[in-house]
Amino acid sequence: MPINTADNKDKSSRDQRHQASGSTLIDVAKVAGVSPITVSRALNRPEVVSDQTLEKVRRAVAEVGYIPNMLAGGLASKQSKLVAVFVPTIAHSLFSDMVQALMDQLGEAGYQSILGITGYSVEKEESLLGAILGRRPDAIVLTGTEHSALTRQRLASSGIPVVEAWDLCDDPIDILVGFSHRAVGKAVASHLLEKGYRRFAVVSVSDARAVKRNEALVNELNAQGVTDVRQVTFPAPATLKEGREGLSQLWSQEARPEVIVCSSDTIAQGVLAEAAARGLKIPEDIAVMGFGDMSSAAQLYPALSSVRLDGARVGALIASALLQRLQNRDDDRTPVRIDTGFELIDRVSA
Amino acid sequence: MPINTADNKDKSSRDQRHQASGSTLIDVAKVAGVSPITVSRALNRPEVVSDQTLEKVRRAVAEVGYIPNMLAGGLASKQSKLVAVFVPTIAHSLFSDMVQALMDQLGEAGYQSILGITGYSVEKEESLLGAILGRRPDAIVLTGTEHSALTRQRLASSGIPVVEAWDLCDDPIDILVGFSHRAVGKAVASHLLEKGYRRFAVVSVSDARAVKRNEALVNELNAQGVTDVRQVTFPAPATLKEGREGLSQLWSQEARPEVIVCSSDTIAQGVLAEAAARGLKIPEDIAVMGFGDMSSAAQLYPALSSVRLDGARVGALIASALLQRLQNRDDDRTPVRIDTGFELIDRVSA
DNA sequence: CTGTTAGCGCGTTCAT
DNA sequence: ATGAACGCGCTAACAG
Repeated sequence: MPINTADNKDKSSRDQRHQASGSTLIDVAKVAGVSPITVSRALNRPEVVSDQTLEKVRRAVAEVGYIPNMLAGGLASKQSKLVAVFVPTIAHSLFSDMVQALMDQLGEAGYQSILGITGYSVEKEESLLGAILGRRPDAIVLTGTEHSALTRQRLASSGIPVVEAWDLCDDPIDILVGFSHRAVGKAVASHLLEKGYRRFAVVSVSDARAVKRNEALVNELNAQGVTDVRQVTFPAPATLKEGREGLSQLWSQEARPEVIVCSSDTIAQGVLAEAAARGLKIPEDIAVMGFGDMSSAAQLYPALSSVRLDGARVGALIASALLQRLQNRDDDRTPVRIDTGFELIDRVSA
Repeated sequence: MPINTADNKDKSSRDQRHQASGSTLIDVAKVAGVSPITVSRALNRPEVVSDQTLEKVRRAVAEVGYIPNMLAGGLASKQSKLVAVFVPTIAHSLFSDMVQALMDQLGEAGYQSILGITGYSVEKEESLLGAILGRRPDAIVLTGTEHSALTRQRLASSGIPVVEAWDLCDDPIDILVGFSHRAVGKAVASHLLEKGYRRFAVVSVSDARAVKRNEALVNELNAQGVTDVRQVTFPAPATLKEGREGLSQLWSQEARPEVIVCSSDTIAQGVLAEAAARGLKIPEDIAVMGFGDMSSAAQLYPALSSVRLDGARVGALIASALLQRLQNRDDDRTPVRIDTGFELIDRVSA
């Protein structure tokens, strides 16, 4: 209960709280001696405001510590400047790299991101989408091309740009940025056959994209006369444990494989750990084909083979495709389909 | 260009678009045959609405595919249901685990999170905060206790709950959830001295909290008569490269250490990788003290020592502290200070 | 280049 | 238990 409560009509009235969340556009306008809309324009489209008033507004903004209310702004303009990003997890460097790169690029363009972690579940994706759609994001980035019917319907009726990442398909919702998992499977098969391997095994998670790769791998192997590929599959998400367990299972059987194809970097690291524990040499005793980001494992196992993916690059590609769509005034529904490709390497180097 | 464009005045008019982003509370109200405010209540406080109307509203919501506009809701209620979370990176399992756990728990309580990745920079933190404050988050979670003056000022004037995580200090902004890094440094020193080590080295990033630990470590060592602790420091964020380089530098000098204290799990893994490359045995040739989440490295090196931290647990603790504050109608500014503690372990097991 | 008017979609009063 | 009026803070559309 301050005593000095009487109205202070001095023009400066520097007694006021200067609360960030307290001051509005109108406060700024009063201090600057212009109308509210002019302040709005000075902030959002400086080029259409004279330098004089621009300066006055700048000063006023600083003086009252004004922070624009994006809820109000978004409501009025129907532009939330928000992008929703859905990934299965951020515990894999592939996805965390992608998320960081994506957020970074979008951030520079004035967009913020809101993350949805789906845990490889389309149900979780659906429920998260329901919640996040309430924020009226300007765009949505999804992982994979498998989604629930409701998800697809909501996405369609939302009318905003949608990116499906990390896979390719024939009936994308909108923008597609990924690579062919079947091509990966086939390439891995050919590559390893060429190196002379004949006894194959797969340790995999049951993730949809991993399944695609495995199928293509086995198909190609079969086509080349190699049958009887042993597969050990675990429910996603995988940890090192699954990799260790996978190798253990394979090793306890009679016909031991010469090479193990792993569905993820984490699985591969588990396999490598178990191999180390058993004193197995890579690749003499057992060759390992990793997938994703094997850079750290490669420090320990120079002879590691891998399908190398660059999460940060994918994030950057998504960002640029999205921004182009977002910034194009014309509502061009130009179909976008980017094949990010993949690298097949024998000697992974950091 | 559908032919049936003529106005369909039938009460059902099931021809309409049913656009998620198109339908509003009013549309739902019309279909349900109640007033807009009743729909609002049915959605937000079902307990004050009769079961009959509740059911009518439910049906109407489903029929038009209504998704509440949280921008409008937030503007009117001054509750964004948003929590801003700032971390240096999500490429470390410590932080990604924390973020996932935190988002999860907050999500169950109806809060969504918006992530800010600061890259260990208070400047970046400041600029991100400026942008995110515009969304009027209901709470903010920060990493560490070092912030720019402007950040502090904005935080204070925003008047919302603020959590500082991963550290303790004497003048917290608001809620504090962390542990004493000096205590860690001292404990590590005592522990290793007790095990008989005398020649110490440190490989570290220049992160503020790491510096605290190093200082405390060296102080304690000095106090116990161990001087001349060699330190190799790199700018954050660290990768495996820094760890490898660290060991290389230390090994090229004459007085080689018996034990290396690492400032992060990533650094430690780099050191271990370089040790492996040089054929050094852990801990016979060189003992390693890790920090953070060494669970995967421990698969390869059972004799690894480590300060173990549980990111998911920290995330959960933050969430519950925050939710308590957020849900308490009374504006209790009860100071909260949680010491999460840490574990010092010799044999890290997955 | 600047101002005026009129909402954006919802929740908070109050009333009934 | 339900409804009517008003305003949250901002920007779109027109003016001038």
